[in-house]
Amino acid sequence: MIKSKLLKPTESEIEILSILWDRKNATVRTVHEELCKTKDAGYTTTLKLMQIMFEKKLVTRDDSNKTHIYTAVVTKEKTQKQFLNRMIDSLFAGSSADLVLHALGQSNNTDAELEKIQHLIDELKLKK
Amino acid sequence: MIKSKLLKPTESEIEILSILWDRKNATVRTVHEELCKTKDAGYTTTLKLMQIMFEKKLVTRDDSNKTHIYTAVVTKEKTQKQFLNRMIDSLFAGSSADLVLHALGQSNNTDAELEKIQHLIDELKLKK
DNA sequence: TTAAGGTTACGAAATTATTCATACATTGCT
DNA sequence: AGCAATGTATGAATAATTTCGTAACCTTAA
Repeated sequence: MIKSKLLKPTESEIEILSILWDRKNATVRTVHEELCKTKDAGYTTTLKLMQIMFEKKLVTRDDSNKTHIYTAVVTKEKTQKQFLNRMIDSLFAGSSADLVLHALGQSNNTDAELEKIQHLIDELKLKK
Repeated sequence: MIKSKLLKPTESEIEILSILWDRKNATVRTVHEELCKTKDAGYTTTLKLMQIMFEKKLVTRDDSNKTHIYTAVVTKEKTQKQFLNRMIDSLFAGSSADLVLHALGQSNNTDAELEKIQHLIDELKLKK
């Protein structure tokens, strides 16, 4: 198996990926318009970013038509995992439990969410 | 209350902060020797980084002696919180519960840790 | 045919982060 | 005094990220 270099998307790239994950695929204009709701940037800035992401193989694109259609290559799950691990290593001394405690402590979750977490914990305990 | 610009430490800066958090305070040399266990860099590189962190007010230093002694200004807790929130926003659509589920799912925690998490969940439930 | 509008490609500037060479100051030792 | 060791300060090179101006290309409507 070929070890592909693990490339970490930048902040801006994550913003774009999030949009692609939501929509399955999208044109530069669509992404750009979505982005502009929260930050302002020129159209060619978004275009350039997406072109770079294409070079890095973070996304693919269908260029059979003039207007290219982009799709994320990296999955949301894999990216979440990657960043979670990075964060656990660098800020929580390798203890994911510690991260969980912090995340739970400062946030307001619904009962349903808490239940769900509790179920998962029960499952994990059984596995021991 | 004056709103201080929220500055995000970079990766390298976090490595240094971690060392300072552990030891309360340290000289550049101490930090550098600790850093070198995991990466290699020149002494002046570490020095420069810590000087920049001083300018950014991420750390203070006692320069009453020739060898300056550095101390972290930002707390570990605040920084953890800051990065957790950033991550929840950008990658977990604002749902901290979702992040917790992912973090729990992929890691191996001890029973003791799982217990601790469960206790916290119980407390949170009571508050409702 | 020409003009307008939307698109990609390309190059370069601006910004931020990282790395390090060098110079200079202080201290301690011989 | 002179030298080595250990510090800090500073400026500059490099790299990575973000931003955007400009040109070229199509398509469509007048």
